[in-house]
Amino acid sequence: MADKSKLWYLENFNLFESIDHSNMEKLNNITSMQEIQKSQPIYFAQDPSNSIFFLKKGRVKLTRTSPDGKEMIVALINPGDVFGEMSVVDDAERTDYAITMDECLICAISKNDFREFTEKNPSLNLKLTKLIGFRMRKYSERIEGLIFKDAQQRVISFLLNLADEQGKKIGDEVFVKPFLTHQDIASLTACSRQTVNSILTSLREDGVIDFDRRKLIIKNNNELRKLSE
Amino acid sequence: MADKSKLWYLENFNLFESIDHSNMEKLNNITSMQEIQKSQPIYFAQDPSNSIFFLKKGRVKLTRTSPDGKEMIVALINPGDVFGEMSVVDDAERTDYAITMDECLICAISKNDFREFTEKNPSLNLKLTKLIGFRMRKYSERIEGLIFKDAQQRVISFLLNLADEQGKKIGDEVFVKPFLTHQDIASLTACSRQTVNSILTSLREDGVIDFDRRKLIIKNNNELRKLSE
DNA sequence: TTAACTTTGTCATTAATACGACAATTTATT
DNA sequence: AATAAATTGTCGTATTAATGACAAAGTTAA
Repeated sequence: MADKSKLWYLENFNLFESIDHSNMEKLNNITSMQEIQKSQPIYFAQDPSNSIFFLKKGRVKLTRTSPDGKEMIVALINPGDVFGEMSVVDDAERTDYAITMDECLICAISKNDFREFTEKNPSLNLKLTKLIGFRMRKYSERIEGLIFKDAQQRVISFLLNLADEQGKKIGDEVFVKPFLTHQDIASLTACSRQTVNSILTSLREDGVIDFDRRKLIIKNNNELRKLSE
Repeated sequence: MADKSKLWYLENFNLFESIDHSNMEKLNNITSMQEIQKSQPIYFAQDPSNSIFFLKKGRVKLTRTSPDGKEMIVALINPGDVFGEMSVVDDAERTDYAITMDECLICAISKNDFREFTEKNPSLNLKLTKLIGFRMRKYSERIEGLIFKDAQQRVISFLLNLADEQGKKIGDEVFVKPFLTHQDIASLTACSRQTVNSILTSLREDGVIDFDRRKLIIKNNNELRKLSE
């Protein structure tokens, strides 16, 4: 039962959509599934990068810390996302720190097993390259945002992004649940917690969004999009 | 003669170091070499990305412009560097604008020819992936710099980087020639031209660097490195 | 159900850096 | 050689957002 669900899960990563059933079973054999509690580390910076991960349930954040202790969130990982994939490309150690935000179900494949599997399933190479290309685009958007946008625009872009990836459309509002702490949003958008608070509050006053600790509602998508440009 | 130097040139890209001679000649046949004058565009944003380029001589900058006209420099390309390689990974249009900074000698390969060539020389795949991985690391360093470092630290990191890639060590000083305009450094480090000026000037007053329009001299590498952290 | 901790909301102060202006210098063009 | 254009150097002023402080609200654990 646990095994069956792991296989089901792997099949639902589009990274593997071109792999046939018998190969999927082989893949299933070289992966391990793990349940991890909330706020537990998955790996640390400087760890050797020898696995690639698939997140089934819960959320994970990848963070990086400055020499003087400031934290930036590199990425939020949601169910269905791959992470730690640079390990396959690159033998360098991890540069980020991965920690669960909720109780998570995570599937891990060792770098070497994955490489072997890839050799026998060369279609994966292209997929992996596309995945990396996708990450590149995300990074370059982030750089652009940091350079061209002010704090409000960055926070709004983040909200729109979050709504896009996580939101459920109900009527013409978009609901996102769970939401994040203001501190997390700050670490994602490179501004202070207080700045995030005042931006969110003023957007709420203007009626474009609504939120509390657990949810975000985007009430006027168009207006929000306009404010982010 | 022109042809012979093109082949020589291609052989000196480490991207191709594992390709044997007969294949190099095939590669040579599918590339075209072009001389381009100073300050001429190579491609524009939104162009279809259907070539990958190798720079033999001169410098190229890749830039991106914000909706309100601010320019950021995405990368400086130096002789021996590949650029436009995302075209092979990704069919999306170009997101940046490539322009020569000097008179340049540029070698171009069409995306399709390159892909065909790669199929027959699968060792290239890994090289390409490593190249993309390298770009990723550059990008993530940049993001980190933008978030964790102040203007002075970013400018200094840039200088150290430039010295590392372009500098010639003479005694215990490092010479970089040609240098860049303050505006270009500003577009690379996400600050204003005036800020760059005042940072450079104060570093010169402190005796850690010296510079004029055409050259940069790093006089105290250790001190500079210390200031960038 | 109380106590400890985390998160949110708000404010006043401070710091970093952008911006506009303009002269001086250097480089490019005619 | 003369003129135009680009680059550098230096101001003062304006703006954005960080920081520190603290109370209020909410959450978790004893």
